[in-house]
Amino acid sequence: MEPEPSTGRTAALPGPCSRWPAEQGETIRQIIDRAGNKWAVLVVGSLHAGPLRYTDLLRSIPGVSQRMLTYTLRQLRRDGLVTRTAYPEVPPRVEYALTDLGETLLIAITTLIDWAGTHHDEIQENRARFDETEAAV
Amino acid sequence: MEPEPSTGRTAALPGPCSRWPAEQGETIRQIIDRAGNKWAVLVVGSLHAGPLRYTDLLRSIPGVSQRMLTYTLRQLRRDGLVTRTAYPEVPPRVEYALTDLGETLLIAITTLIDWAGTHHDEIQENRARFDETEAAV
DNA sequence: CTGTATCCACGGCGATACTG
DNA sequence: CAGTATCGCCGTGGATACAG
Repeated sequence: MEPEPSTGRTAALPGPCSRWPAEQGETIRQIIDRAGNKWAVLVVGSLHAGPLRYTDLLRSIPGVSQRMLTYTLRQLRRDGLVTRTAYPEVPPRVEYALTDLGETLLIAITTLIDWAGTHHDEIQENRARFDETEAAV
Repeated sequence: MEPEPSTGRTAALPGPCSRWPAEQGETIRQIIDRAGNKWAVLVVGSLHAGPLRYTDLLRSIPGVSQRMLTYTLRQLRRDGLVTRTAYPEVPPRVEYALTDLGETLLIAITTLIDWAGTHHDEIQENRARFDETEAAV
């Protein structure tokens, strides 16, 4: 891990753009890299009901590519938010599950989702109004 | 507003990549475009204490470019999260402030920030351990 | 002071092909 | 099934210059 240790161009995906001097925003960066990542949120959300296999995740999250699913799962494992369990069978079976820490994140995220749900309509109205008076230019 | 009405390449910034069929993830998208945006979060955070002028925001958010600050403020206004008040003086003075809706978002975000703060160390340890056993390959 | 317009480098990530 | 390796498009956002 850690940005670009390897041969090619994107062999191990480079960490997200973290180009600033570790000022106050660093904490924010942390959060955004977890909870502001669409795929990460969706994975954590999908795992809420219980463990899932790789392919199941792939299917339960429409639009995600293998590349990003693999990458996201790796990040989440690294942070200790999900666990990976491989069963020595054939064909191979691998299950991903939320850790306790992952559960707490899910709860925190849920707060935001609720907020979004609660104010979604209001925001839509605001936008419409804004765009209207805007277009009046 | 709305992606690319104008001449050049990025004249009015294009909306964030929203290339998927409005499935379940759409709600998530909404959230991420608000609370997952570094600058948006930082602006809302900076406005917590009270109204600020454009230049003050520019300074209180290290690393933000004029471009992004302007763009972010516009988005936030559009969503009804902040207000813009221009005073007809010379030199011109413009103040940005959180709306009530903006305050509620701030609260929701704060939950996440708290989560990050609480578990920051734990995550760091997890990462260190992961990278270590990882390097053992 | 408060923006707006333009240019363009960098890197995220989808698409695709291949391996154990 | 569960990944890994590569390629390349184009969105993102910094830098810069200019305007009201």
